[in-house]
Amino acid sequence: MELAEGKQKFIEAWGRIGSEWGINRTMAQVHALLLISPDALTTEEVMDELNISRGNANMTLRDLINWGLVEKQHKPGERKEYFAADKDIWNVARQVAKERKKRELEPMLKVLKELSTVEGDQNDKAYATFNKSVTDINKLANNADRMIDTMLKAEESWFWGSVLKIFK
Amino acid sequence: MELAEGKQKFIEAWGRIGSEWGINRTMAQVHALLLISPDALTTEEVMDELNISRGNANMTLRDLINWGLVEKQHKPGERKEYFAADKDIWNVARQVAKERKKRELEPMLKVLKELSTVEGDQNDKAYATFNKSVTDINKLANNADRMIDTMLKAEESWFWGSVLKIFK
DNA sequence: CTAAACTTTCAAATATTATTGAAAATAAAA
DNA sequence: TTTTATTTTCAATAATATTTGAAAGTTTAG
Repeated sequence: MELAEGKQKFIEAWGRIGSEWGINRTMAQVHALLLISPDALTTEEVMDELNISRGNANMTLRDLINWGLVEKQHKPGERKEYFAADKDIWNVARQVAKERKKRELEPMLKVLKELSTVEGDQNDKAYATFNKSVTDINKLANNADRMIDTMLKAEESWFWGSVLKIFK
Repeated sequence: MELAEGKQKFIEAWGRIGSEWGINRTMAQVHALLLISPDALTTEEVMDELNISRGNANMTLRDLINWGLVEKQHKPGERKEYFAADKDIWNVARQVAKERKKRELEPMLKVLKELSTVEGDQNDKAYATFNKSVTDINKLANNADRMIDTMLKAEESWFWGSVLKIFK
C-alpha cells in the first residue's frame, strides 16, 4: 500500500473509532491528520486536506485543544496559527482517560453516591433490587475510578513493559 | 430520596452515560429499568414505564439481547414474552467489553496491521511520522486487546485485586 | 488611525440517528 | 381452519447532531 492511501485509511479508521466512542467524527479525523503530519498545520491546510469548512475546522481544533490533544504553535515572523498533535500515544491515551473521567465518570459517581442513600425495607423486593444494582455499580465505578487514577500517574514504561507479563 | 425518584434518576443517569459511550439512550434506559426490576417485564410494561412505542421497545430489547445483557423468558401458561437483565454487574461489564472488543477493537487491529505494512523511506519525514503513529497505536491497541482478554477470563475479585496492585 | 490578515461566532441548512405507529407476520387457541 | 394475542417490520416522521459560510471580531502592520 502506498503512503497516500495509508494516510486516507488511517484518517478514515480513526474517524470511525471516534464516532463509536461518542467523539465527533471530524474531530477524530483532524486528530488523525495531525498525528501523521510531521509538521504543524494551519487551519487552511486542515480544511483542504479534509474538505471541511473554516468554521468547522476552527471549532474542531479548539475542541482538540480543550481535550489536551493538540496545541497551538506560532512561527516567528508569521501571523498564522499552526496546530500540532501530541504524538506520544501514551500521553494521548492518558489525556483521553483523564477527560472522560472528569466529564463522565465523576458525575456518575456523584449520582450513584446520592442514589445509594435512598432508604427502604430490604424485604421490599423492589427496593432490594434497586439497592443491589446501585450498590454494585457504585463499587465497579469506584474501582474503575481508582484504576484510572493509578494509570494517570503511571509511567509509559508500565504499559509497554511489565504489565503485559503479569497479565498472562 | 424516595425509591420512585431514585429509580427515575437511575434510569436517566444510565441513559446519559450510555449516550456518552455511543450507546443509544433508550437502549441504556431499558437496560437500567430491567436492572432495577425484581421481576421480568413484558414489552408493554417497558413501553409504559419509559413512554416509548411498541416498535422502539421491541427493537431495543432485541438489541439488548444481541449484546448479551438481557434474556427472554416465558412464564408457563402465558403467551407473552418476558424480559430480564443479567443483574450481575461484573458480567455486564465483561459482556460489554467482549462486544466492544469484537465490534470495534478487532476491526481496528486488522486495519492497523494492514497499515503497518505500508513501506517507505525512514528519511522521508512524512513516512516516518505516519509509521511511528501507526506502530505505536498498534502496540497500544494490542495491549488493550490482551488486557481485555484477561479481564474476560478473570473473576471479579482477582481482576480488581491484581489491577490495582499492578497499577501502583 | 486604516487596511489587511487572520480567527471566531452562530443562525440556518444538512445530514444523521432515533422513534413512531400501523400493517404484516407469526404463533397459539378455539 | 379461523380467530385472537402477540411480535416484528419498516416507511414516514421527528429529534439530534454536525456543518456551512458569511458577518463580526481581533490583531498586527503600515
